[in-house]
Amino acid sequence: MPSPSHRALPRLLLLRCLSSAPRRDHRFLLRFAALAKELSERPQAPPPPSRPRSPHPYDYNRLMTAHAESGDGAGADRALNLLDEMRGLLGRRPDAACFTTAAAALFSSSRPGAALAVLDSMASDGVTPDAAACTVLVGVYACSLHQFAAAYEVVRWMVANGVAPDVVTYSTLISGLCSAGQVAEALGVLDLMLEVGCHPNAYTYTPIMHAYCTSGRIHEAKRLLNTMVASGCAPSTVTYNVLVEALCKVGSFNEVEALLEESSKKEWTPDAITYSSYMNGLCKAGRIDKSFALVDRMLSNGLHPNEVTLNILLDGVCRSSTAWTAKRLLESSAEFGWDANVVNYNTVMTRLCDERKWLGVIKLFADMTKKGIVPNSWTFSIVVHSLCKLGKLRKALCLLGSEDFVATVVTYNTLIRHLSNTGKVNEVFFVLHQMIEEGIAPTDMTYVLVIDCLCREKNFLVAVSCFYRSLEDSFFPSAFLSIVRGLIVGGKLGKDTVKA
DNA sequence: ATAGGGTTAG
Repeated sequence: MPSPSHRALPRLLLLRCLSSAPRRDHRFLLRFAALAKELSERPQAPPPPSRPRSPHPYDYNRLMTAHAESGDGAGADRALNLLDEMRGLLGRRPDAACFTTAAAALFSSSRPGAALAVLDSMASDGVTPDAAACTVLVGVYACSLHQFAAAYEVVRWMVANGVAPDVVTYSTLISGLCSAGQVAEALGVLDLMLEVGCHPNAYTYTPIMHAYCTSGRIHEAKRLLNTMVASGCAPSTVTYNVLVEALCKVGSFNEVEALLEESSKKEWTPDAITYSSYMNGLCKAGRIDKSFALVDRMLSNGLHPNEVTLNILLDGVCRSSTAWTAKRLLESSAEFGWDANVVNYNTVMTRLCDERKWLGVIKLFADMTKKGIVPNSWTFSIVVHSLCKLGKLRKALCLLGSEDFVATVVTYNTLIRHLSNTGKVNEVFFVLHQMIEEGIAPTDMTYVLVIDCLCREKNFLVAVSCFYRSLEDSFFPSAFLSIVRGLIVGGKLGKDTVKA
């Protein structure tokens, strides 16, 4: 017997481990053998061993889609994290669909820069974009950034590289053009589609109808609806909703009723948004009773009123009655199975502000946080405003410094306005600096508030430097007007001073 | 991969 060489050592170790292990159950081995036999005799059916050990890009994509559908920006972040995870896996590179899903999630949560970065990384990973990926790119350029030259460039690239633009690509382009008010140009794209034999659908026509409606051209919208029906393209519920909203805005409630009554004949089904738009129109026209009556009609049609519906009613109650009545409706909404959300609270708090019931705002704010409803930046702006009005500036600043506070430019403008009104010039300038440090871009209103305040306090030098600072962001005519007016009123733009 | 409804500062 050969002496154990060092190559045999591991085997010896293994044997020693086995001998020290508890004795194996013999019956277990028999059962195992039987199972193995059964498996080997089975018809060579399922070929799933082709499934890779680490998740396939398809699985990742499904997971990313699920995250993206959860709506908020956090979903887009989770999709992005998954994409990065995949890119770190050897041999399991994300495919075009994965990049597209992540980019689309970022696009729809208003993060065009991040979406572009994802599509860039797709290119640098050597993944060839397909029509879907290119369409997201078109969407980013056309819908988010309104950079139409770049959007057209993408379409040209598609044509040149054999990735044919389809109805989704063209509809996306049309949607972007319409949202920028370029309806004529959008109609040009529609013509182009027809020329190249790409059939438009409801997604193509609806944005154009929407653009017509928002610019008060309802007649054109109706004519386009007729055109699409005549060309064999079925309008969707969304298409009709666009029309319903426009008719409500001009008070043509009879026409809305007619549309609803004909809906079954015309093969479309009104949904919660149809009724919400109708109810909103009625509330804004002061017909709150009729609006409430529509809740019953919704329910009898199997439609459940949602937070938006509730908000429309709350706003209606505020306008036709008092914020206090709305507050009672809000508080009893849970009994009707209505889950109030942050916007509902914001609506009532805003109206309490209108009625100068600052303490009521603070109480309602306390109520909502107690109920576990997470305040958003709108809530905080309203609360900061109310605290300022109550003379609790320190509390407002305290809130601003707290961790879960999401300040926006509106919050800062609110604070600056209050500091300016109470003559706290140093603080005004301090807050302006703080918001810039936080990466929140001041608006023209911010600069107007600060410049007016500084000029009133005869601090012209700092006012001018503030105007120069505004030029780093953009040229704001209103800020320019403020500084010129301030200098004139302060006697600093007379002939003598200009010479000096 | 594309279209529609609700709320802020004075």
